[in-house]
Amino acid sequence: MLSTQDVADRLKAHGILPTQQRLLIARTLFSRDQHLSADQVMHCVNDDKDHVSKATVYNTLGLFASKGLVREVIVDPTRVFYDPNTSNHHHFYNVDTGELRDIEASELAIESLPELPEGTVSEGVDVIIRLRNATETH
Amino acid sequence: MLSTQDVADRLKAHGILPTQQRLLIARTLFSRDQHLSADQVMHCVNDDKDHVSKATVYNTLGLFASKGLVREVIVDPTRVFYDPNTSNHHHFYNVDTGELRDIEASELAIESLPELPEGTVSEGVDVIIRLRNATETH
DNA sequence: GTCAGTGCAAACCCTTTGCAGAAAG
DNA sequence: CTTTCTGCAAAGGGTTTGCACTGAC
Repeated sequence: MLSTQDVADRLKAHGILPTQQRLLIARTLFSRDQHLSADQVMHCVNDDKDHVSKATVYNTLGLFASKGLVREVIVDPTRVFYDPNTSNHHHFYNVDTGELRDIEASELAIESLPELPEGTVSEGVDVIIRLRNATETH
Repeated sequence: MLSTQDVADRLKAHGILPTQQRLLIARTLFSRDQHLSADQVMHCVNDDKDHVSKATVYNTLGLFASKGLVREVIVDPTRVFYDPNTSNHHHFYNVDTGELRDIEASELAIESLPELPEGTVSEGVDVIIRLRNATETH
C-alpha cells in the first residue's frame, strides 16, 4: 500500500486538505487500483477497524472527482435510459443539461479494437461524448 | 403520432403481445424520438388521461429492451464508479460479472469525431465495450 | 477561536417484488 | 377457460440532507 505521506502529498497537489478520513479513502482507492462504486468504497474502508461514515464517503468521493483526483465512470446498468433507435449508433451527453443526442454510426469510426479478455465476447460498443455548454463558467 | 396499428405491428414483429398499456408506452417512446428514463416514461404516459402503473411501466420497458424493440443506454450521472486512473483511457464492462477493466488509450483509436452541437465543448470521450462471458447460456 | 470536515439518522428517490384481480386469446 | 398481463402497496437499495459535534489550523 502507498505510504500515508505519498497519498497526503497527492491530495495537497490537488488542493485537498488531507484529513484522516480522506487519506483512508484515497489509500483504499489507489492501492486497489480498481473501479469502485461509492458503496463499495464504504464497505472496503469499513472492513478494517477504521470507520468512516456514509455521508463522508459520498462527500469525499464527490470532492475527489471535482478536483480531478479520480475520474467518474458511468456504467451502472441499474439506471438506464431507453432509446427507441436500436441501430448501431453513439451518443452525445450534455452534462449541464442532461440532454442525450444520437450520433450516427457513420459519423464516428473506431479504428482498432483491443483484444477482448479471455472467455468473453463483445456485446456492443458504446461511445459517449461528454459535452459541456461553452458559455457556462465552471 | 404513429397510428396504433403501426405500433401494434411493430410489437408483434418483436414477439410482443400488444396490450393497451404496452401500446401506450411504445407510442410514447416512438413518437417523442427521445431517450427517456423509466421514470420519465411513467410521467409522460400519465400526463394524459390514461394511466399505467409504475410496475407495468418498468416491466414493459424491460420487456421491450430484452426483445430488441428499444435499446438501453447507460448514462445516468447519479450512479457512478470511481476510477483512480485519471489518464485518458477506456473500459471493458462485463455485464455478467459487473467487472470493469481499463483499456489503454493507445489500444483503441477513434478515427473521426463528429461535429459537436453548437455552443458546446467536449469534456471527454468514454468508450465502453460491453462484454459477456462466452460460456454463459443466455 | 474559527471554519471546514465529519457522523448520525432520517428523508428521499427510483426500482423491484408479491400477490390478487383483470384482460387477452 | 387458461395464461399472461396489470395494479397496488410495500419493501429494498443506494444516495442525499440537516444539524450538531469534532478536528485542523
